[in-house]
Amino acid sequence: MIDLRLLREDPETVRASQRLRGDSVDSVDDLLRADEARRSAVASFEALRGEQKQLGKLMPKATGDEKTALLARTKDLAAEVKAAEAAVNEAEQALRTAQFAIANVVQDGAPGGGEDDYVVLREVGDRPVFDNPRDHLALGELLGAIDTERGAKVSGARFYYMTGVGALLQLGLLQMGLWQSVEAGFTPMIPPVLVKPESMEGTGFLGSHAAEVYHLPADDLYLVGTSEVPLAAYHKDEILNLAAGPQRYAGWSSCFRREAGSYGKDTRGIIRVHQFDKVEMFSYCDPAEAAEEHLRLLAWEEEMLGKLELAYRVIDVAAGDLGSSAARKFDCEAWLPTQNRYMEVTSTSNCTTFQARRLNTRFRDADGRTQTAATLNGTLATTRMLVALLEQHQQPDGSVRVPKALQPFVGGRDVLEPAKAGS
RNA sequence: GGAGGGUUCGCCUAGUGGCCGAUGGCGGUGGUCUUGAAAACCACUAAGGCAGCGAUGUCUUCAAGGGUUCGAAUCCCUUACCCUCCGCCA
Repeated sequence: MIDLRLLREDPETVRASQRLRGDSVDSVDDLLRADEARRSAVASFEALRGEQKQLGKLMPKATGDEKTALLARTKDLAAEVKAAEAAVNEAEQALRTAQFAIANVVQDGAPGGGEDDYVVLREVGDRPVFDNPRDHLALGELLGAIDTERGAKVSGARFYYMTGVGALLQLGLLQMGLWQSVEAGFTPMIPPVLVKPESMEGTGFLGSHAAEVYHLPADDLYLVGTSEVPLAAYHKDEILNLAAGPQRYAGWSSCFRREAGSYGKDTRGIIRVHQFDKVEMFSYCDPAEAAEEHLRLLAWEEEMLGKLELAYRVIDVAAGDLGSSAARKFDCEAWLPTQNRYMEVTSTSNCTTFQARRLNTRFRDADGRTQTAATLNGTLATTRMLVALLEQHQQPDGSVRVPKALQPFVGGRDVLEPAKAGS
């Protein structure tokens, strides 16, 4: 939800942002009009309501003719107040609709354009070269780590079992991420993965993402696609104390995505699935500090990828591909040898005050005033990283090397060997 | 699933139609006192919208929505959530 004060004071910035995203510029003017309309509706309601209260005070003392006259006037007034109130509600509704039509103002420096207009900030690590690389699924099956066939049998396409060392590997990876965050001062969290409509809505996932979200109609609950949802809603309607700096959470959860509209894309293996696990960083901070905090989240993501000894690159996502809440987004993409391409493994967004405004999450600034907080999120560890891990660390015999930092989290194993017999 | 009880300003609590934006306590902040602290005492102590350079003014908010009334925290209806008991299942 966009800041109306900014809009009034500097509509041109908002227009420029809309242009950069390839979104409608007219909707900025629609919002300006709706804002004006609401304010005038409120003013007339308040004038009437004020009069009503004044006259109401006289009532108990009034007697006789005086009282009769007063009653006549207040009776009319009651109807007028009611009509004015209805007008305010209507204007507020219209304002909200217009407000939701505008995405967050893009941060200075973010590239314009759409999905393919990202800017590569850096490439890190040496991309491994193989003669005949096995893809992650072939490796996973060889190791007895991934079973997509039975996943499909039991639950359908895009479901899978992590088996044996696969299960250990996934848990180890997530734990490694979680511990890194704990050492950095994050509060680890295991949030609910079923949330109420208002929580889903508040975090902005029922907008353009609505088709992506699983809904349980019997209970009117939603399955979260990321723990960003319960972590963002955690402090809904609260005033935080951020005097000591950003408040950071690391949420471990399963994530559920319908993957509607992605038919035929990444159908092999576990790259694009309906359910996976993730440790997500989430930070509440002073908006003045948000851009810096964003770089810190990115640095933590890169620290993880470094410890996993993965070759990756960092991209600055273009405005048109940001999603409505983000003002800036950096993705880390790991190299996928068998596909000769990079694949997104982490994504960190600076939502500035956009998300927190809708959720009414504020903090008290140095002057003691309440201000909307900024929220940021970023991926620390996720099932999908295993895809890159298996492929990049594979050896000719089908075994997979375990990076040193991960070894303590998988029972000290340094190499995962192919299973003796298939089953 | 059945039967009751509840939801008030950070927490607890008073409040059964106008004097209630709302009592009191706790907590918090500032001050007096003290070598320092504690105690005691005093003061302040919700959020938001709008107007104004500002002091300030004004309106909204007593779970949410609707109704009764000139006037609602207070009366009526609906919904949500919480609690207790019973049943059922782990």
